[in-house]
Amino acid sequence: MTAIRFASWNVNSLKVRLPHLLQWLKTCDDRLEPIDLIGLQELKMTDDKFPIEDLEKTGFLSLFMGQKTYNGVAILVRKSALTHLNQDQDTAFLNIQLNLPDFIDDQKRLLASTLHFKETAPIRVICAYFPNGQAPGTEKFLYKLQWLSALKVFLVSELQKYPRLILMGDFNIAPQDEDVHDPAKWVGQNLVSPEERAFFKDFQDLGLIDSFRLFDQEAKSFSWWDYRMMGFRRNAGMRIDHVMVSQALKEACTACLVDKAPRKWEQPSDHAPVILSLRK
DNA sequence: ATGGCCGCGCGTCGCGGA
Repeated sequence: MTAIRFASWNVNSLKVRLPHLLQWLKTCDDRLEPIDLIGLQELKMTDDKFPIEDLEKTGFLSLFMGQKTYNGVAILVRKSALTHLNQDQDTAFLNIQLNLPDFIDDQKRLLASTLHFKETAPIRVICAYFPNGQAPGTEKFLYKLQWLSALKVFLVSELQKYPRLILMGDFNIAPQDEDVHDPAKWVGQNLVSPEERAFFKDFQDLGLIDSFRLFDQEAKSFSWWDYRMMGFRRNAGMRIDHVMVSQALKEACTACLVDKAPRKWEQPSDHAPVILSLRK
């Protein structure tokens, strides 16, 4: 095994989407491009409902933090991808961080942990479900900006401690106009506002790289399509799910893509998974 | 056509999502 594959997927209810998740992981296995770690967002379930055993049977250990109805995040890691010393629940997920430090929040949106994969130095993974924000000027938008601000502070200290770092998740930010199906219509709106994009730029200035843009991509590549208005069929989408890597991991990146296949399945999530491949 | 779709909850509509 010479590569590690990381994925990020907003499943929009893990209860509804568990069959898709398992099916998708199997599809990747069959393709001989197995996923080694997947960050999930919008579990929309309490921890007692989390399908630990189904995932264990599939070969994954889980770190999760859920809540009723909204939010909820998880990191799943393929047991066999970890060093032998780190293949138990207690040793797989090291230095766990639940939510942002110094930011009081009832909403379960962020998990961080250090993983010891075979034949490579430890990697810090942050999986986050960024606030949606609703619309500029609203209270929810203000919360989004405050959350982003706290995330920025957190990232500075994380990068100091863990130079090999991956930040993945549903950012709810489309960083550039090319990440929006109809940029003219969206000017100044939620997901593309200058304030939100400034934070994305700040993360880049900290040394984080939008791995998707390290590679040639088709024009109009998106990761989310509205259920309404036949969004997917018209490819009226946005690229708001991202996998960012620190400078130390940049050279190891070999591919980043959005897998649109599960978005075509029966009763899909409105998001598609993003996959980053890393050379060891 | 400024709205169409989903998932959730103690629900039969309202809210949140993006």
